[in-house]
Amino acid sequence: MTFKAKRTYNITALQRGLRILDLFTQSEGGMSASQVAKLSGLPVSTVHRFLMNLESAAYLNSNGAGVFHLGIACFSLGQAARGQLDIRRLSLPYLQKLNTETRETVHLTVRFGLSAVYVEKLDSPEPLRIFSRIGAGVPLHCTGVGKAILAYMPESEFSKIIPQIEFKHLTPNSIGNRQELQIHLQKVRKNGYAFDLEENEPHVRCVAAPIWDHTGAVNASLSVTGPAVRMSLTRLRQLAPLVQEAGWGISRELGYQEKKISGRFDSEKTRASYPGPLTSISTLIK
Amino acid sequence: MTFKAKRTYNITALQRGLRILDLFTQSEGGMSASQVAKLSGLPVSTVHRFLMNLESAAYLNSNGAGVFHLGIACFSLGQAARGQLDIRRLSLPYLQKLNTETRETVHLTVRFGLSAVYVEKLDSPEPLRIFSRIGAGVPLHCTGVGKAILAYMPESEFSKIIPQIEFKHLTPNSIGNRQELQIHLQKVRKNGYAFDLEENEPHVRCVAAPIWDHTGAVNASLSVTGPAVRMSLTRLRQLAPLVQEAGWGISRELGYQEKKISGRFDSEKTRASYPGPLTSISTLIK
DNA sequence: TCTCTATTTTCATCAGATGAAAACTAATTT
DNA sequence: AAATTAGTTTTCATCTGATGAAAATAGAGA
Repeated sequence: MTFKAKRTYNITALQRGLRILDLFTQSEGGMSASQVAKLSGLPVSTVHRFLMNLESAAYLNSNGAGVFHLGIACFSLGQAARGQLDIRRLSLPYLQKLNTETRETVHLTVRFGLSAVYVEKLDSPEPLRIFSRIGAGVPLHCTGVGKAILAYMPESEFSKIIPQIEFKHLTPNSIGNRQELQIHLQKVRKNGYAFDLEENEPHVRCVAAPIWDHTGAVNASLSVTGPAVRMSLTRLRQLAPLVQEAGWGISRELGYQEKKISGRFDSEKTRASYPGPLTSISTLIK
Repeated sequence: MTFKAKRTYNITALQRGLRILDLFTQSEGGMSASQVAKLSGLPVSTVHRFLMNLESAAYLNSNGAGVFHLGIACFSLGQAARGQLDIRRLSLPYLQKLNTETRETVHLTVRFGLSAVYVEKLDSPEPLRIFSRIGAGVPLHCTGVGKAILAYMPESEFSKIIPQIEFKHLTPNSIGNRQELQIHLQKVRKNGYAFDLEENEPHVRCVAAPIWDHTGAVNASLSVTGPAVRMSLTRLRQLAPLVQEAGWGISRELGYQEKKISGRFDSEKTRASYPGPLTSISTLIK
């Protein structure tokens, strides 16, 4: 298979600028020009020029002495985005129903790179609750919402991502390597939903289900999450179909054509990436 | 006065990309390539290239048929920014104190272009409350928080901004033209705080005070806001010093050197703009 | 079918992004 | 006080790669 020099519309300067912004996302305490240069591999003078541009657009602001932070423009943009994410708006009734039926915390997530980002959250009415923050991102490979997304990812995409995943033992139950993950994902595809049995956080368990968009790709998921003491395997199994059905409902709202809506995947196209030669993910399942 | 070709580090492609994102901020329902082209004055092919780039970076996502929305990357970026705005963190204790002392809604805003963006908000404990949304922007010229910022803006900046302001009569009390605004701002500078007497919203009044940053510029402000029925002029005058003092306290936290912290302005430098020939704002006051 | 409108692609041109190196600044050591 | 070091800021000659007119393609009505 020769790599056809794939058509791109790359605008280097823009992409660099956005990548620099992303770097700031990670660093809590802000960064100086030289730190950004080190992280990005770009020459300082170039980085400096970018920082000045981003600052004058209010995407960054400087703390006086060479240290930069994300600025008000980012905040404002984010707020506008929150209002525009139609998946959030369309999902709300489903999430609310799920929340009252289960009396547990309900999450809606969207994939962003290697993370699933919490886009909406409805708290459990119970006094013992799960902590989570809207906007925060959790790793794809060790959470229910993440596995629900990974399980239905086209193989081309999946194989691009897998080498970047760092398998860390966050809890005794964490998935430790690629093989284990594959087994988990097979199970998810078979069932149509994903469990997280204290793999990411001790004492926290959840059931998650995928959400298909209009192209048939899975870039979002939802979950019911609770403390392990309330979430026996039996209860999780009871909850699963509710979560799954909500996922189907939301998918339908997003315009997904349910030719064969079942536990099995059938998505073939990626959403926001230029089409490459896609092998069916079925080669993965074998 | 000749316009010295001012030194810039402009990266056209980046700035265009960011401007396009800003356009999306305005449009609730998303936009197509041609719409963006019309608004931005750029050729469609160029816009198209930008949209593809922004989409593949997840800053935009397309609705299937050529309509684009702000994407998950914006949301995620905004959330990170919220955590990094140190003015928010530093202000919180002051805002809380103000909130319990006054039992009214307290707002913290940061300037962004022609708007003041709500960055933090503490609700009134009273049953009759003001509606406002964190992240929303309100015009500078017809709100207390906005006038508090405008009043202390260096003249060079002010004169750049003033022609862009649209004076609309939102309420019978709205400031209707530039002259009126100037009189208001003079009063703000004299008092050190700004009133909003139902100028933006009927039945809503507030007192606001400026916040100075480490460079001595005013790019933020805070206010106590409430329904007109609870906010007599007498009460507003009583609240003013509390708000003002909170403003001073926050300014100190931000590193402002209070050489002469008083109702009067003394800032001379702009924050995030390249230095031009700055005339003292005092020419404005006369 | 044809017409009209919007999107997508191509490609020759040259604006303008680039980064090495120099200049500058500030803090630290000798 | 001079030298050293580590950072930031500026310059500028080079040539990449952004640009946008125009062509091709797709889609929606008539």
